[in-house]
Amino acid sequence: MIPNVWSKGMYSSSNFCLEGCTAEHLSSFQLDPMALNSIVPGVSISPHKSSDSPKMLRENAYCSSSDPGSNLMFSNRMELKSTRDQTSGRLSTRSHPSPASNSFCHQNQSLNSGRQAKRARVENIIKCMSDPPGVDCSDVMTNRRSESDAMQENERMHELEKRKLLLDQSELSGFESSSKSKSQLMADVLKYELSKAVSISIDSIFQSSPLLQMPPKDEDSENIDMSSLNLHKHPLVCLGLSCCGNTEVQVSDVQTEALALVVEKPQLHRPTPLIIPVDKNQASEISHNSNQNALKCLQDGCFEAGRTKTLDGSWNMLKVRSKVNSRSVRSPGCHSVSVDPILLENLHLPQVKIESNSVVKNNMYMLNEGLTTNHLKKAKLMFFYTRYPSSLVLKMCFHDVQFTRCITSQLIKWFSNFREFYYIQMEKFARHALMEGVSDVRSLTVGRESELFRALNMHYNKANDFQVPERFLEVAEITLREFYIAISVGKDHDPSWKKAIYKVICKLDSDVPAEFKTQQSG
DNA sequence: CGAGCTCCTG
DNA sequence: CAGGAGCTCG
Repeated sequence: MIPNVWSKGMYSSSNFCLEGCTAEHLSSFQLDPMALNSIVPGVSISPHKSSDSPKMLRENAYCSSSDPGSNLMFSNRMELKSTRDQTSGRLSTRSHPSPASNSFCHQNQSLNSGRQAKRARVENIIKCMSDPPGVDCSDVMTNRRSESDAMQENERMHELEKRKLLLDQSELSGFESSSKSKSQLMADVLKYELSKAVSISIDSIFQSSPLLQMPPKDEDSENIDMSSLNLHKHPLVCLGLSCCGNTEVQVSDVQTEALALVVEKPQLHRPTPLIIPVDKNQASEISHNSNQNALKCLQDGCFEAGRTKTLDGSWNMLKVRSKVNSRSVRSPGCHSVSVDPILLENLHLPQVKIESNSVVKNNMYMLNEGLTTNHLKKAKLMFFYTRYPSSLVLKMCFHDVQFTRCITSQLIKWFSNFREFYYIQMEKFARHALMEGVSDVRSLTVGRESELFRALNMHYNKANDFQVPERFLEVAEITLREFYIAISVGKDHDPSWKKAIYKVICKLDSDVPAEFKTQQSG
């Protein structure tokens, strides 16, 4: 039977080796158990218990040093992912199986050889991080680490920890050591930070990936494609990737994304750094992971055109805002992240707040200058009354906006787009009615339950928090019938056949309610 | 000539 | 939804 690699102890870094494994097992990664305990809160390293159930024993076998190469079974999947990403070019780090690794694998055809190779590769990675540049990392791949080696590595880690403390203290006290020794000290500490970051990032990924926590149902789980886990979408993984300084970290054959992530600009005096992706879409996605309070804050700032406000609507606005501000309204050369500052406050991401602070200020300024998603939402609701608003009406309804030629044309463009969608829907449903064999134009009606109205309402009133005026239904019905008649008599052969319809519809505009003219919409 | 509109495209 | 081309109109 193929081992169940998704069972407990395999999908969490804290489990896959820390739980049920001894410190000796940990040493095979050259990570100091003590250091791990201090790095990963809540993770405890408990000694192997002989009283464990047979099941546990079997699972523990995967991280037992007596079974070389098997204690990082998850790296099997990681390899798949890593190889895949080589073609996509998504990652800066790549898999570079060493010659030593290849020859080793070819010499042994047994199952154990594969496991040993994987174990060796993992060991190699860790060693590459802790050893000085220039050391041939492939050496360790075929040599089983001895007990004394492991102990030496532990001592080395402790020594690095001391150096780090020393560095911290020297910085705090303003002590100026020689640049050479200090840089050497920093280099060592950086490497140490790398090894810490590995455990943190892996742990973070595995803990936050629900898919990974789903127990397998059968042996086929062995063949699960790692790409389906979307690890690259992990909030940590998708952040900026680059190696620290000039220290090129050779990471071979293992899930590399998380590793590369954490080595971005290591900061000696801070916890694991997080650099927010300065991409508007990603920002939105990250915001979506935030807590409800953040959304509540947005909600409170919403334009209240109807009777109610909904969470959904608020969120929608956030997502659209980046687009609204991204074009003509925005100052040239300004690349801001359109994330609500209040939202950022509620994200509890201190580093994120720091990174985007200036950007937020900039964005706030522009929100006051240009059109916001609230304006867009308001414009859409206005469309229920007027399809062809005059400039005067626009100025009255958007009096909180400084009207420039650019703003005016953007508002006009919005309504032009609204009309476009409106007429496209009308033509579509009119043709559909003809296809269905509708012969009497009077049977064409537009009610609130009709498909046509649902489509329109979804477009202009997505949150469905606005009571669409009855008049709009009437106008929609008239428009539908106009299209139906025109098409049925073959007017649609004329390239400008819609103009006559437009001429009719533009006369059916209503007055925009006073609330639209008095309400602040930004 | 500029404003406003439609149509097409991304 | 925005940009751009092309058109109409005052």
